[in-house]
Amino acid sequence: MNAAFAKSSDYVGHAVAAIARLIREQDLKPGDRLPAETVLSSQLQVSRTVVREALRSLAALSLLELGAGKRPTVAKLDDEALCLMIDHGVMIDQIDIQQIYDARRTIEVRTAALAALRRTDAEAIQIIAHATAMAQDLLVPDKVMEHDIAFHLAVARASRNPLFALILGAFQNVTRETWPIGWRSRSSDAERQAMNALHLELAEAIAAGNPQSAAAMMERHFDSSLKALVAAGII
Amino acid sequence: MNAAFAKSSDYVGHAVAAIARLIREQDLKPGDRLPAETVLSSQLQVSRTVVREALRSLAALSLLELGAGKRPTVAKLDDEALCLMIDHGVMIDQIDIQQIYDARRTIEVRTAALAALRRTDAEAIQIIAHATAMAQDLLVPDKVMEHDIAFHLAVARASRNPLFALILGAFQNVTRETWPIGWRSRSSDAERQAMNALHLELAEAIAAGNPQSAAAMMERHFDSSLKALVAAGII
DNA sequence: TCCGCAAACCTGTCCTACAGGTCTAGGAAA
DNA sequence: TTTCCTAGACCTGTAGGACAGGTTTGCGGA
Repeated sequence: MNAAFAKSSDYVGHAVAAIARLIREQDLKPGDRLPAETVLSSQLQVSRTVVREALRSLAALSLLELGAGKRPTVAKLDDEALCLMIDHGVMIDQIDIQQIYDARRTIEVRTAALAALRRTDAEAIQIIAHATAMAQDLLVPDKVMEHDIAFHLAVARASRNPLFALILGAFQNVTRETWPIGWRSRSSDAERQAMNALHLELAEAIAAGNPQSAAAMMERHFDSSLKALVAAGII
Repeated sequence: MNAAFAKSSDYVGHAVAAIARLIREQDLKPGDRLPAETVLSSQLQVSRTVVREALRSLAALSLLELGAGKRPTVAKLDDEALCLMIDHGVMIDQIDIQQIYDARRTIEVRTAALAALRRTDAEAIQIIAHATAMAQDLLVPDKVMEHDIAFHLAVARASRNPLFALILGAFQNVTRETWPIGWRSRSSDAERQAMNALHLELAEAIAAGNPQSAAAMMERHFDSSLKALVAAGII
């Protein structure tokens, strides 16, 4: 299927491809169990070692879930694997903070609009709750940060497009590292309260089902964050 | 670092975390070599089996590159791993085509604008070349498709944000499967020529360095594609 | 100083073994 | 008859040894 997994005499690569094909052809869904390692081993005509390494590869991408005593199980995607990838990309200077910021902005303006259109009432309440909590814990940066991150993820989930939630979730680690910089760059309490107020207005636009307003608010949020970072000389 | 890799007595998970930490703490860059498996094995106090499975996990995410006789080397991210993940998400109905379409639209409107601002002359020429080639091979759908995909990826690369190229690249496989549907849904040659004309106009807007126009063109492109698919009853 | 080669090094694969977790068939109890 | 429970079968996680063949390195010669 893919070049990197297809070098001739790359047994593990072939096994990965074969197992991925197996999932596809048998139309397996999350929770469904694959054949045992020894069975795969004899079916694919490779050692159990090779099968195990192939299974690990797929588990790393969270296509599979492995567990002692349990047969390999088809899994749902989650953002952990992607998170590791993004972190690595930043580490090796393949991606910089500004690029992540731009990607977030691009996507989050959309998730805000979609969330306004599609959020359930429960989601609206949750989003407002995070925005409110940010204002309440104004003196405890760690709490503000966690609510901020949770706020944005809640919006992403409310957009009803799991791709957005997946991608934005993958930025979490990076955000956790850069967030305090943004916080410190807002030197006065007034600025910090203004940021929180913006979150709350955004939450209310989403709750009110107003996509234009939600998108505009999200744009303003990113504009002001970016301005704060630039002012602090970070970007 | 991550929950899924931290279950106590999950040796492989610990090894993955330790190796990822190693890369981070030593600030290794693509091409740099890690210690040999046996060295890692004794440093981490686990068997070579465990080390190998950990290395495979990281290689699956393309954080590492493995090769017979070669020590593990730090790698650049590429879209293959992400591609497998997206394909799987579609397979298990976690993601549907429309959601991918919306993600693409959201991101590609941005890449079009950025490409107009940042493209090099060589990139502008290449983008125009793909658009031209689409029109030339109008009777050979496969060729049109490949140029279409290459066109969009070239725009993504010209945006100078590797995240966008990474994400859009991951949609390639899905696009290859759905593209022919869109093609067939444009029943007349006139419609198909109109689509190609739109690509060419977009390419020219990017070459002319006009971001507003490029973004608007990209929006029109997605609107008309979506309309064609809806008309065909696909979405 | 440069080149080439042999030895040292390293990975890919296979095998065996066993501890301990999980599942299931079938018997016991209600 | 149905439900519950358990013993045994099944399965994975980890360890360690072996060897083929690819890669790197440092030595010796030109």
